[in-house]
Amino acid sequence: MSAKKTYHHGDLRKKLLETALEIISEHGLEKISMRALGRRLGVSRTAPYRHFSDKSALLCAIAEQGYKRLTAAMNHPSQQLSDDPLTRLKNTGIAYVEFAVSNPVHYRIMFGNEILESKRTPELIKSAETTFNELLNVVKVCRNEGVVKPFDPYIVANTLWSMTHGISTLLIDGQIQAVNAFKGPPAMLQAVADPERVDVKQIFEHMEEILITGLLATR
Amino acid sequence: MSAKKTYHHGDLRKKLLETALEIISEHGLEKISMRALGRRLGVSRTAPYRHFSDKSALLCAIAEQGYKRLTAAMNHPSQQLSDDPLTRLKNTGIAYVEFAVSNPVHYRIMFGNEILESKRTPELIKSAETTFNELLNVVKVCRNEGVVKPFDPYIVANTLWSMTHGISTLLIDGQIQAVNAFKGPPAMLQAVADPERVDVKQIFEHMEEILITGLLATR
DNA sequence: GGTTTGAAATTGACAGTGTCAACATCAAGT
DNA sequence: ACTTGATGTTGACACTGTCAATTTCAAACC
Repeated sequence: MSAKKTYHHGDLRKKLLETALEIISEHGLEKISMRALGRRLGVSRTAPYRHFSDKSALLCAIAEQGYKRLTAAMNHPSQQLSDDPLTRLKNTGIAYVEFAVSNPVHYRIMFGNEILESKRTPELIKSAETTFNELLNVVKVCRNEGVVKPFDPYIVANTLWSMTHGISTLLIDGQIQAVNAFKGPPAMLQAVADPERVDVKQIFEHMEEILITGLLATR
Repeated sequence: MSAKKTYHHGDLRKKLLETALEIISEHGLEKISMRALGRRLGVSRTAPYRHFSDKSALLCAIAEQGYKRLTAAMNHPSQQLSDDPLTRLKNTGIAYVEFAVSNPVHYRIMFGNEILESKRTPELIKSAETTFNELLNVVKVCRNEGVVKPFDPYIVANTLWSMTHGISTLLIDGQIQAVNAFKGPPAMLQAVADPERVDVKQIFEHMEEILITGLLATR
């Protein structure tokens, strides 16, 4: 089974990604290091460089993985069950925020400042585009079926994305306290006690009401 | 005038903040270091520690400064000219995004992952709360004057904040290309050529239309 | 005046980092 | 059997945050 002492590791690349996520989950995003990575895997400090040219390349790979999982979550079979396009749009949004809240490490790497703009991998860029297109398609269906005003789909998609991304980052970074924020005075800059239990659906019920039906009283 | 060679610097704290922003603007957020800071100011490597207990404390101070400036921008006299509360709300949003786009360094520190949740300064927390209250008040006025549906002001404020923050980060990080995003296929993950020239007002015209009047076609 | 005192700045040290260059190992294809 | 190319290793360099022990010096007190 485990002939662990071979010179060549065998599946180091996969292990590196796994272990990187472990370390970040345990000690935070700023504590990850190529050396610590090798150390925990019982491998030399520069071994990771055989699989990722850079620390940035490693983070890009994680981000790429994140986009792929996010895309998968957004068009998960359970989202497609309803034949009401508006419900599908809503479910897509819920899936997005739920992904962010339950995969904060991935999400932070995907949208954080750790990966410099200039160092983004082509594969990463492609994955991100695929994710956006997923949203765009749902919006287009809504428009084509006439359940949504005839705005430009790109504008609508970007608006929805901005809000969804905004609420995601604010929740993850604990700059909004989910329960309080929607029931009373917000505890800004204070951690979500248990991010897993954030009731994303409830938040969406509220936001949806505002966004979909409009904020304006006069009509 | 400049008795530069004194042992005691005099106003090192202020200079540290200025120089930190300089370095970050020039070489990026990840390149800032306490040592480089001292070096550029012609002072020893640990001198900055006399004024900031931590690297984190330095970043907190910058973030705090950012929140104060943001608050000031949001209730700038020119915003208050209109007596239509809805216009004021809109102008507040525009001021927010314009601050973010023209002060990306501050904004990234304010909302990035560099400052650990547990290391946030009390002063920082207070400044952030003040900023949020600024928005909340504008929303409350809108509600009280009946120009907005009787939603919970906290929910409305958080919704608006999410969207505004979302568009801000996406613009700053170049994950949305302002012009393209609102005129054609988005160039995701691609830098805004000239962040200064992003037409925030135009973006807001579009988003406002969706958010305020509602997305839904059927009525 | 002179003396004390405490903030501000310094040097030395330690453990940690990213990354390069030179080298070792080894499975697979000729 | 021999070459080769991918994978892993060791040594080295220039950095980093931060601590402890130390120096400097301006202002406050006698």
